[in-house]
Amino acid sequence: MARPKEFDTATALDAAIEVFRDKGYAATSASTLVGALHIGRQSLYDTFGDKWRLYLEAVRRYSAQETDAHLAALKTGPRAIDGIEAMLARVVATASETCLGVGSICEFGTTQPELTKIHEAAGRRLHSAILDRVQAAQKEGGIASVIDPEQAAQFVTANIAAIRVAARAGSSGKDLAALARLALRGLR
Amino acid sequence: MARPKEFDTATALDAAIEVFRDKGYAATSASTLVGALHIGRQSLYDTFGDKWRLYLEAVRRYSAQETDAHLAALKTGPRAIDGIEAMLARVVATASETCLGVGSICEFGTTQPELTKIHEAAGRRLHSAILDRVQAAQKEGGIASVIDPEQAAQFVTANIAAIRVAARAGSSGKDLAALARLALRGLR
DNA sequence: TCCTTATTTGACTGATCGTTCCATAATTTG
DNA sequence: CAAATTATGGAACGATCAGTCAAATAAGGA
Repeated sequence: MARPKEFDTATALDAAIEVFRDKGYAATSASTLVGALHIGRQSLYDTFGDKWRLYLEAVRRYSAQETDAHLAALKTGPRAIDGIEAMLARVVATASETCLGVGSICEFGTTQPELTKIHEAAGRRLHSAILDRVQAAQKEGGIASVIDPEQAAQFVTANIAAIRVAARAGSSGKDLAALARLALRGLR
Repeated sequence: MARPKEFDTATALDAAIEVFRDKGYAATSASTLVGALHIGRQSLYDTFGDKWRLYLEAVRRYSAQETDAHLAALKTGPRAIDGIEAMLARVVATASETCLGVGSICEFGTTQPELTKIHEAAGRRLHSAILDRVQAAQKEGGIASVIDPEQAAQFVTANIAAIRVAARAGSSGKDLAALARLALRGLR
């Protein structure tokens, strides 16, 4: 056997997420990453391959963490609609930190198959969880039954992005909260 | 007097918009711009200063054009709510072309004062036009009077961004139309 | 026609890009 | 201790970056 890694891959990846989320991919240099991850240049390339693979890994990890947080919030509250509301409230509360998912979609769209697969995987997981809560809320009367649940779930997802773009544009927390409230109002 | 320009500045700017809107700022090279604008490199620098100023000029022009289109759609229809609906319908119809405004906000946030001023100028113009229609719609009964009109206007703006981000992520036209419909539903 | 003033063209700058190579040091297992 | 494996830092790679310089060209006004 040999010398074990001195740094934690996950910690390094978290640092990469931090860099990519507020600079994007193209504007981030390898030197910046070396500085931010606190590992040597060679260790970076040995561990993650190259800049693009590191980016993919960062987006993958971020998406998983972020989706986890969404799902946890969704389980909140006595009624299903409370869970949806809690999820949106969390988005509002954390909106000052740029979303790597939104940034990644805006920067690349669907032009990079490997990246798109990551987005879709996280998207499916979030969508089905929201869909589940929407349907439960419809049974409880928290969401109108006339609304197509699939569309409602997509609407909620889209409004998460809307809140985050608004935040990136400089909107206040109060204004973001109003966006969440009006989005929910559309489902009532 | 001396030799006149062989190219049209506005045409060149339109070409720059085209490049920036689907590559972003950082990923666009000066060489790419020279190729796309069909003018010499020196003409580019003489006319627009440098890459950043060209970008600012492109965003400025794009924002103005886009806001014009929004305002034109807003005037449509017998009722004010019809104008808002027409505006969203146009956004859905044109969503396959990436929005430079959204891209610019996601790439830079509010970190670049000169850029932020451009966004805010276009934002104010659009906001006040939407606000005007929202208030009219409230008098006509198309939008519930209990809703704060300022918040309603911001909600509509945010949902324009939502539709565009969803489109960039690969959503179908049908799904985008559903987003527009549900957004309007929140105001009824 | 000739001079003045711009525009165009293409070669060229130093800097930085992402990435690799290499030598050295460190640490664990056999 | 020796062998194996990994981390580190610096030097270097060719490519490309944004931006500049200077010569060539073209179009006014006199």
